[in-house]
Amino acid sequence: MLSDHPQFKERHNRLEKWRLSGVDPFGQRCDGLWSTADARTLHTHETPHEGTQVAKVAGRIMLLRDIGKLIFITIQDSSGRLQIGLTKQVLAAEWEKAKLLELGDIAWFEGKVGHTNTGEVTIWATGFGLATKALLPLPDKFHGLTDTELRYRQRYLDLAANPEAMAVFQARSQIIAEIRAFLHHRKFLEVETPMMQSTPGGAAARPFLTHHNALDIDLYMRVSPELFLKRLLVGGMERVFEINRNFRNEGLDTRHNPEFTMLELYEAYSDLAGMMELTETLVATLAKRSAEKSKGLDGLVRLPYGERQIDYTAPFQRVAYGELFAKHVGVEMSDEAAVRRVAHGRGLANTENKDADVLRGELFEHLAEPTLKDFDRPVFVYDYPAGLCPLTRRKPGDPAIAERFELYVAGMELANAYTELNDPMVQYETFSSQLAGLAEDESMARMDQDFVTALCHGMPPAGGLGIGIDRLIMLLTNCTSIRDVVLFPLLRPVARPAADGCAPAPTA
RNA sequence: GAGGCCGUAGCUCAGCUGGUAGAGCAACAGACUUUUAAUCUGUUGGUCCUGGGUUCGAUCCCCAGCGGCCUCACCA
Repeated sequence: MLSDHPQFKERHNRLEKWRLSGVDPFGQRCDGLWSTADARTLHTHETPHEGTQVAKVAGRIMLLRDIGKLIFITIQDSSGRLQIGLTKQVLAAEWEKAKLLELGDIAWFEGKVGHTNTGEVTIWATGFGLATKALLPLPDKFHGLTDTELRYRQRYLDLAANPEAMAVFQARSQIIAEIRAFLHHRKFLEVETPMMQSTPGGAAARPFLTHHNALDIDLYMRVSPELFLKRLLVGGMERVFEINRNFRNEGLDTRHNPEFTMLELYEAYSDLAGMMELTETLVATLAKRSAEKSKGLDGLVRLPYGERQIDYTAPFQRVAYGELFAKHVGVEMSDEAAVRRVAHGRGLANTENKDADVLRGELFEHLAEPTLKDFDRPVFVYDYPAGLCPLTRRKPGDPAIAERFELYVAGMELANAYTELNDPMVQYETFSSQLAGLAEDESMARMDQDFVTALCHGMPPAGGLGIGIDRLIMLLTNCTSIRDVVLFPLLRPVARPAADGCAPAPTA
């Protein structure tokens, strides 16, 4: 069964009528089309009612007002909406077909761009045709689609019926294009590295497992491209970046989707400070462009996010990890005995056997990190406990501290950067030793011998940076759920067919 | 994993102390040559998420399940 929708049969009858009148209801190539936005520019103050210049447009029929011998149709394409006027007088022999058009159909129209008595820019159709017959109706023409589950499961309906949804994904595409342009301008090379890896490395996260039949080997979906991008530094690609998916087998919430898009980049001869400059410039530039688009608040780089406003004016705030730690945990981070005492007092599990840096991390996450959402500006947190960052260079003169920062915006981890570790002996050591108190899948202790070999050949000193693209889009488009910026977020599959889908959902 | 909220016509939503359901849009039939969510007349359309329970009687109360949203937990 194609569809059990109550209106399917009626629409299918309409399709047969198109066939009987000699029209292929699923159309063909259509040349010489204008976007509705461009067609609209053919209308000026001097344009007479009936119009002067001809345009041909195509789109989905969103509104239809049949007034007898006159029909007004509002079509929508990716540039917006435009009204079409069809009259029996002009279309004469075609009039029976015009009466067959209905909401949701995709059609083209040709005619002069004029306007109506009320001034609405209108193409007065001298010709038209069905491009594709819609056999199912669109959601409510005024309210759109509000059911969040249907919006995610049938995103095409969300895009067709909710202009705000379309705008978010158009913005997403533009922002990513701007990021690429920014990095190309800085002489970065875009690359693609394996998403299926036999040793999942570069991040402490649980991977998805898959299998290759011909080789009969298990492979992991990557949790990070890091170890491959660094191999490229060894090979002489001095500035590389990749914008692509990472896969982490974790829970889902408003900030996490199991597959998410990450910008990861490495710059030879740079370091943490270089990454901070790059991050700040990039994020502030993107925010400024978004602010200009949305409002034009001359110079002020301020964007709404949920109930609040975030000020992206550079320079961003900077605060040391240890400073936040002392303020919110109440003891100096370097005082291991005090750290253990507080951790024990806080009731953290297994405090005796855990590495002190693991305890520092847990205390920070519980007491300091939550306060980061109170900042109304982006804030760089820098100088992390070394034990938490095994792929990171130690701070000169202070081996307890790793050269790492995270950028927090509205309490979200947006970016993460390091002065990269390029000492193969230290790397070998950190791969070999698992931090006490960490489960294996939470640690980075997965030996990657080939990577160590690569480091032995010499990797230039470098800065590395990761930016969560989905979260960046959330901030720039004021979406508080990651599902609103990912076209097809992961949802639990439903066994029954989709509410008004054409075919039953697969059962396997 | 824990808690809160939600699931009613194709879509958007009402539904009183518990008495087997309504509106707008869409659809169908008709009128209409300047509408703007067109308007006007008439009509069709329901497994009230699913399964139990309480009750003379359940959309409503209770329990379990399914799905979604939010908060927390988890999370380089």
